[in-house]
Amino acid sequence: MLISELNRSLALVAWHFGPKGLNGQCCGDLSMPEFIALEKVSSARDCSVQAVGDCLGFTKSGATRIVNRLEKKGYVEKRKSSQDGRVCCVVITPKGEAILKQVDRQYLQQLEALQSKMPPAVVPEIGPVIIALAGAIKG
Amino acid sequence: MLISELNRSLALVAWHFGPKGLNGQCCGDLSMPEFIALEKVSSARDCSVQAVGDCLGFTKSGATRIVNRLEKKGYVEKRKSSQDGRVCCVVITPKGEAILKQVDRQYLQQLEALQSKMPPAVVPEIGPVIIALAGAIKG
DNA sequence: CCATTTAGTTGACGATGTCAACCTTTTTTC
DNA sequence: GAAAAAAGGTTGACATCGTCAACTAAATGG
Repeated sequence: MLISELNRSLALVAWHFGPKGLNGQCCGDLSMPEFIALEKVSSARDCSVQAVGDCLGFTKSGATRIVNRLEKKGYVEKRKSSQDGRVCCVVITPKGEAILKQVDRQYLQQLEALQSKMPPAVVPEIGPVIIALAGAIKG
Repeated sequence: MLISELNRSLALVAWHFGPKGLNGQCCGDLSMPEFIALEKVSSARDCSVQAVGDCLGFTKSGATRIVNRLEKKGYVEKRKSSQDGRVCCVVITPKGEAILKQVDRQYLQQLEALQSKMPPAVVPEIGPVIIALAGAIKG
């Protein structure tokens, strides 16, 4: 037992919900990083290309590429900022909003399916724990 | 708010602890899938190449490749099975055991650092929730 | 004993992200 | 206010990584 139970579980959960876990695709033709990027675009006002890259830990070059991919798929649009001519504001399209809603439903269904296999006592704790972890990561 | 708080958090946590989150490397020269593969090898007796692939959701081709990478780095060895000449038993080396222990320490430290930023009430729930989630995924 | 199945490997390929060099626009500095 | 520095973004070359399909070798079953 070289790896503690907690770490083994954490890795499994991260892998399951991560890039390769859900058949390499979150939903439809959206990969995991594309989903995170799209969510960022949907929730940030006047979202620059680099802001997208930052939330993924990508270089600005990688940021350009993932935004371009989302644009080609019709989920976002790039608009030159009126305040700063260097900046591209990335904006979500209606098609992008639709697929985000769809992913949300699918994820929640996934979680519900898992909950039915878990001891009932821990089920109400899932939300608070995950949200607190995410808060700590961001903070 | 197209994506629920829970899903947003879940994606962030998966990304943070996943392939790209920790600088693309779990620890040293070990990528996330390599870590999972090595952990599998360390805990399974007479672990075949395909067993490694299965725990990652890889094809047998991908399994060969990740085992070869681990072998080149000196973390595992391949031995022809004495029972079945087709099968390669993948065995962890002392060097592989050492890095696993090191990753375990680093992960636990990471978690501790996060815990200090979380509301104290949820901290004791982290372990049970993560382990229960992992159990539900496996089951 | 030959046909089928199974474990594993390999070449070609596509997807994805980095690095470095570059252009453009803004900000700083003197 | 003009030159220099900095910042946002793009692009070509490249490395990594996993899949697909074709292959070899070993086991299994009529």
